[in-house]
Amino acid sequence: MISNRQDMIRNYLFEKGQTPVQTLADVLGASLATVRRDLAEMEQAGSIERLHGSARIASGAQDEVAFDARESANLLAKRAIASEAAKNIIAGSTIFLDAGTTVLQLAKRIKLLGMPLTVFTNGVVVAQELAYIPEISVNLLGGRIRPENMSIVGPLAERMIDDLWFDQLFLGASAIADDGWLSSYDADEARLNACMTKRAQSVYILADGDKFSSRATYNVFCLSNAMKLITDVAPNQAFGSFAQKADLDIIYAE
Amino acid sequence: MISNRQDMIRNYLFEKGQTPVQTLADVLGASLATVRRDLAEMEQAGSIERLHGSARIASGAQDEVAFDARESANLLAKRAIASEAAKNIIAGSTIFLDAGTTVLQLAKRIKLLGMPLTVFTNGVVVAQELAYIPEISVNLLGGRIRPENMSIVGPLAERMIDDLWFDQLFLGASAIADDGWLSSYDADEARLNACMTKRAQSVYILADGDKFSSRATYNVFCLSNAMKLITDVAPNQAFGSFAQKADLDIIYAE
DNA sequence: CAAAAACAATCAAATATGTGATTGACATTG
DNA sequence: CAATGTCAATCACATATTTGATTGTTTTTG
Repeated sequence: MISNRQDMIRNYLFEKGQTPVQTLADVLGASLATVRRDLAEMEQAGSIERLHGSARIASGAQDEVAFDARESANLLAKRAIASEAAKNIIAGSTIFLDAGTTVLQLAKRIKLLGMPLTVFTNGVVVAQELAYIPEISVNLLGGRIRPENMSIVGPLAERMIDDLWFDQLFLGASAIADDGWLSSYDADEARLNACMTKRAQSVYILADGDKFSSRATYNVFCLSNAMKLITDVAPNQAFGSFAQKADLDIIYAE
Repeated sequence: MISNRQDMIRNYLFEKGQTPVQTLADVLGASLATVRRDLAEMEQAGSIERLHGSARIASGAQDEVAFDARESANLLAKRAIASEAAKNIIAGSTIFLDAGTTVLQLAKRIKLLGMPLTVFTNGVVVAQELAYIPEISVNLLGGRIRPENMSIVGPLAERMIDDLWFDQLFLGASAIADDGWLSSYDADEARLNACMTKRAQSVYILADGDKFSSRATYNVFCLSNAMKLITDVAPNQAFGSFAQKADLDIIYAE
C-alpha cells in the first residue's frame, strides 16, 4: 500500500494546498515517522516541496498531478467510450487523435486492435502510447508543449495541420453546453481543435457524462449533425432537445 | 532483486532471441516456478511473448528494450559529458536538443539548472523530461516518430526547422570516424541532423568514448572548428591528428 | 539565547513479498 | 490416444520491506 498512500498525500496536497505533517498523519491514519519518510521520498522524486512542519506540491509538478487526476477521473466511463469509438476505426486509414485523457484511453484500445494505421496526434502521451506498435505509423504535430495536458498547440501546429487530411478525427471535449457548444480552457487548444474539424472526413466527439451542461472560457465549435457524439449516459433534457433539433448522431457506450 | 532479474531476462531474450524457460532458469540460477512467474508478469505488461516452453521479446517491444539498453550504456560518461555541456548554457537563450540518450542526460541536468530557457527538440523523451518545468518553454518538432529512439524525423520536421534559429545546438553522435565524419544509422535522422547545424549560432557535439573510430551507414557532416566536441576520454592517435589539423575545439568532461 | 517544535536516524515488531517444491490440469507430439 | 513436457495454483518457508516508537540533533521562533 505504499504507493497508494503517497498518491493520497499528493491528492490531498493538491486539493488543500500546503498542509502540516501532523494533519497528513491524522488524515491517513499513519504515524508521523511514516508520513515523514513518504515526504522525504516524494521530495527526492521532485513531486513535492517540504517546509518546516508542512509540505506542498512542488511548483513544477502541479500540472503533472492534475493530469494524473484527470486521467483516472471517471475512468470506467472513458474506457467504455473508447471501446465504442474503436469499433469505428477501419484498417489502413489515417486518423487524428486529440490530446485529451479520454482519447488516451482510445489509444490504449487501438494498441490492442493490431490494425495497420497512420495516426496523427497533438498529444505527446498518446504518441508515446502508440509509438512502439509496428503496424502503426505515428506522427506528431509540431509546436509548443502545453504542459497541462501534454498537448502540442500554437501557430506552428495550426499551420502543420492545414497541409493534412484525415479519414477520421477523434476529439475529446472539456465541456459541452446545453446549446451544443464545445468549449476549452485554453485559447490555443480551442483554436487548434476548431482547425482540426475542417481537415477530417468524419468527426467523433468523445465525452463522458461529466462534461455536459458546463462551459469553459473559449468556444471551440457547435456540434452539428455532420459529427458523431460518443458518450456513456443520456444527456439532460435541455441538451436532448438541442440534439433532436440539430438531428445529432449520438452513440451510447456500454 | 525482482526487477533486476526481469531486466536480465529481457536482455537475455533480446540478445539470444527465443529461449526455453529451462535455459532461463539455469542462466539466472532461479527455479522454473520463479522464472514462469516473471514471464507471466512480463507478458501481462506486454514486453514479451510466451510460447509453449519458451519466451521471446514481444514484436512491438524490441525498440523499447534497445532504447533502455542504450540509455544505461556508459551512463556515467554520459552524465559527465552532460554536466560539462550544461555549463555552456546561458539563461534566457533558445537552444535545440537532439534526440539521443546522451542529450537526454543533458536535459536532466538542465532540469536542475532552474534557468529560464526556450527549448526546441526532436526527442519526445527529452520534451517530456522538461515539459513540467515552469521556467522552460518546450517546443517539439512535428513529423514522423522513429520508434528506435523516440525521435521526430522526416520532411515535416526538416521544413519546420528551416523557419527557426537557435543560439545553441546540442547534438548527440551515433558514430564518429577517425576522419572526423559523424554518421547515423537512419537516413532521415542523418538528414535532419545536417539541417540542424545550419540553423544554430554554435554547435556542440556530445559523444562518449564508445562512439569514436566507428561508422554508421549514413554520413551526417564532418566536424569543423566551428563546432565544439564534448567527450570524456582522449580519442585515439588517428582522430587526434585530424583534430589538430582541423583545429578542433575539444572539451574534456570530468 | 532558550523553549518548543520538527527533524533524521536507529531499532524491533509486524507485515508483505519473493521463492522453490509439489500437485494436478492442460497442451503438444509422435 | 498415450507419453512427455509444460503450465498454473497452492503451500510453507525465508527474506525484505514497511511501520511506529524512541532517541538525540537540528531548526525555528519568541
